[in-house]
Amino acid sequence: MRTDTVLTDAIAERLARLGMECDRAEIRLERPQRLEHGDWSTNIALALAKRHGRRPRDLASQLASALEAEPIEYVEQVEVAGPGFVNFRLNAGWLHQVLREVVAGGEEGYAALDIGQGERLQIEFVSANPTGPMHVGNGWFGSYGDALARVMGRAGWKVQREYYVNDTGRQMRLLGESILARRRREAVPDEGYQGDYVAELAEQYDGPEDATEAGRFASSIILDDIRATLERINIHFDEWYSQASIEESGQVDETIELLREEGHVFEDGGAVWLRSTEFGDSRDRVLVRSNGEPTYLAGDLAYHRDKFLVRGFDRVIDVFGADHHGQVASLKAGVQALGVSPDRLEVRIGQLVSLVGARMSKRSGHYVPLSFLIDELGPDAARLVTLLSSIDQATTLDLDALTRESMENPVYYVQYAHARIASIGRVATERGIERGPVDATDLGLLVHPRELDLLRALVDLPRVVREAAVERAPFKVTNWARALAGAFHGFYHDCYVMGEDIEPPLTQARLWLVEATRIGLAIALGLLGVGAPEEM
RNA sequence: GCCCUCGUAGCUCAGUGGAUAGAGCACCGGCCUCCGGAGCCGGGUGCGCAGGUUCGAGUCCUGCCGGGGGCGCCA
Repeated sequence: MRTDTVLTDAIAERLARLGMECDRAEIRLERPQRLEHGDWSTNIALALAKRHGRRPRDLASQLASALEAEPIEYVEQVEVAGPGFVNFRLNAGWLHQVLREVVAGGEEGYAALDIGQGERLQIEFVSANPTGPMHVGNGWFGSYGDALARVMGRAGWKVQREYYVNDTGRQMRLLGESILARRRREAVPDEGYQGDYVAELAEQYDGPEDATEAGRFASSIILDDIRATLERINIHFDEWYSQASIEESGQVDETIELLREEGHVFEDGGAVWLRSTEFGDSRDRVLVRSNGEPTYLAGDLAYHRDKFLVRGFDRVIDVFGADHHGQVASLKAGVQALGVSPDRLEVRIGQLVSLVGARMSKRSGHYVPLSFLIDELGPDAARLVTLLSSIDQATTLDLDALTRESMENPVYYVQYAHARIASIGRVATERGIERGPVDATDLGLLVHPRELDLLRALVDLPRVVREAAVERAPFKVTNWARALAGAFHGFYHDCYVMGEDIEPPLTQARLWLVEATRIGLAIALGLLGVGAPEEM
């Protein structure tokens, strides 16, 4: 049984015996930031003090004595600290047990959770219009969405990655017109696309003087480029879902009809409106313009109806940039009007990324292409730039600093730890040292502070995966990986695995510690979608 | 004007009501006879401002100041 579960049981039992029964969920066990606060800590005495009209420290002392009265597995000392925390100090045995768990679980099984319970989850991200190459911002949300998909998958969701291809409507026509204008050696239309790639596409296009035709031609080439660029940073979509296919299949009309039947639609000024205010939107929205053309929202609702009611996803996460947050309320309202519970649709709004000296607008022609960033930093570092921080916070990328410091990117620090481990394996092979079975290994020899630090880091991975999944925050995995790598580098420096003064049994124990670390690093790097190299 | 979001160290960011607010970068010192120095060890007067809630606030509430975004029969 997990140590924190054992402790929670013990706390609940002692509290009940002291006449202060409480919900097990109220008992929160944490790993304190500071080692001097013990290996595990609970604030339950602080939480219960008021309810029972007691002073927190008194209650904590009473609980601590009750806990110390009978031995608990691995617990060496229980103490009251600060305003009323109860801290547990454990012997190294629990950490050795953790090492066995890591090794037993392996790359596949350790920190693989089932909190998603097999729920079918679709994550839609990037979905940039195929009207120009990927820019840094697309890569930003792409890395986030892909890492989130990996994390959710490990936490027990059945995940599908989707890219919504906006291959119809006004943008397509504008792209086509821009191509045609360039071919005629004329200026592109006011709101058209200016980049050099438009000229290149115009060179290649030898079809008829038809904007839709030219737009379709261009977008399919652009889409190939988008796909190739994303694959460079290890992003692969399961589905590229075409907006045109939704329109052509008649689903937009069907969706509007459905809404009409449910009485959520009215007509005004020749247009068809969705009564979205009834579902919390700040105003009603047009579905069909007075000229008979459906709006983007109508298509988007048909698309989401397809996700939930046709394809049957239990949950959908849309990753949008902050510049699209204005459409969230009407989308959620519409989905609700279609009879889908709104909490099944989750929209993650990522704050925009700004680059020092360059604004990233696709039409300006001054955006920074994602492929440029990948060329400069390499795929792993380019990908990890995103995964260093929450997307809830607007970030500024200093492109000069990034390229100047690319070797300082934390990804190398983590990968270097992995490469060092591989190197230990190579040296062991050269020296004819084999790792015996873990059950025949005396893990009790692992007592050096560096060794215990490493194990303490490994304990946290299941919790980190859970938090990263629940909070939709894959960057937490990055932070953990850095911490684990840090602990490993310290261990590597102070604790030789093989050497003249290292007794064979200690070598064995350390080889297993190294293997457990390798597993942890491989899991984390896999979740982040960056490589776990054997050499660098 | 209204709505959303964010202000934490020189810079980029962690910190989802708890203990002495932490990392990386940059800067200044140390450390290679042995598994890879892309490493290790040491060096810190910082939560935008003002109220409030709470035993306890960087975290929750209100107002103000500042940055970003959104408010179309555009997508």
